[in-house]
Amino acid sequence: MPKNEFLCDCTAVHQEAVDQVLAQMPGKEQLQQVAEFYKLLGDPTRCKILCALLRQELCVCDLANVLSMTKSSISHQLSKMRQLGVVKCRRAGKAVYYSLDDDHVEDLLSITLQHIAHKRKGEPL
Amino acid sequence: MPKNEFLCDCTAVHQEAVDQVLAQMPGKEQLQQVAEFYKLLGDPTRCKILCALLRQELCVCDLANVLSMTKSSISHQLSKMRQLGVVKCRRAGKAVYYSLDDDHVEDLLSITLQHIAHKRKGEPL
DNA sequence: TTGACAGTTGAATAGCCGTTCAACTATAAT
DNA sequence: ATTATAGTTGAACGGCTATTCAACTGTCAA
Repeated sequence: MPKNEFLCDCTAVHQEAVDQVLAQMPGKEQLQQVAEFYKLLGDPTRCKILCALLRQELCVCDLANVLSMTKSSISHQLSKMRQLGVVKCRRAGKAVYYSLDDDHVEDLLSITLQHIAHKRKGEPL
Repeated sequence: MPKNEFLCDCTAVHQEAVDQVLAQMPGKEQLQQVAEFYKLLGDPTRCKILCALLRQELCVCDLANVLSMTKSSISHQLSKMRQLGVVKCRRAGKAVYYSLDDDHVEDLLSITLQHIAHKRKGEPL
């Protein structure tokens, strides 16, 4: 007797499969964190910022120039990325330099670019 | 003479660095697609669906049971994921079975889980 | 101390998006 | 044909969030 019958009004459920999947699913917290991390990368502005920081550290003004956006907007996004530990910053005089604080980001981006290229071939739409 | 001076009212820009970064940045389309892909994974519901489909195909009702959500909601999300080529489906009788349509997804998820674990150690907050 | 510039921050706005709801299609069984 | 279940779809609602704006802090130079 499934608990969520009120939500899923279907009787032809493969209960075995459901149980198996439920047993092997990552924990709730872990899933939340994974989604949160992807959400961070799932914004064009933040994506560009990460790409820009791949090779060298940059100050907020540099980033604003690269992205053609205001310092304020960039700063807001950098703040979020710093909160999740994706970037770090150091102050030097009046400038604040940001750089990547995550070894995995580069790997993730490269895998994703491969993925995009692969999909382009397979489904040229 | 930078074009976007009106956006970034700063004079202390490292023009060399900006030029270098701009030269090595991925194309606009590519970046858009990368962000779009991450945005797809950046939702708890879709994240759970992907995790559920890692080992075996499941019908919409199965997924609804696993996630404790309505069929409609699941179906909407599956539609988006199918549009981006992340999942595929086959019909068998009344049921429609969904499965992963992307070899990279599993790699990405595992890397991200590692990332989360790593960050947990480094910054136990 | 004063002025200029780099950067941050909080509030407000506006657009995006996940869920809900209701109506619909598709398949199978009686 | 009729009924029941699986699944889809479009519209609408509500919450989330990226950007804007304005005011602020921090640092350096004169």
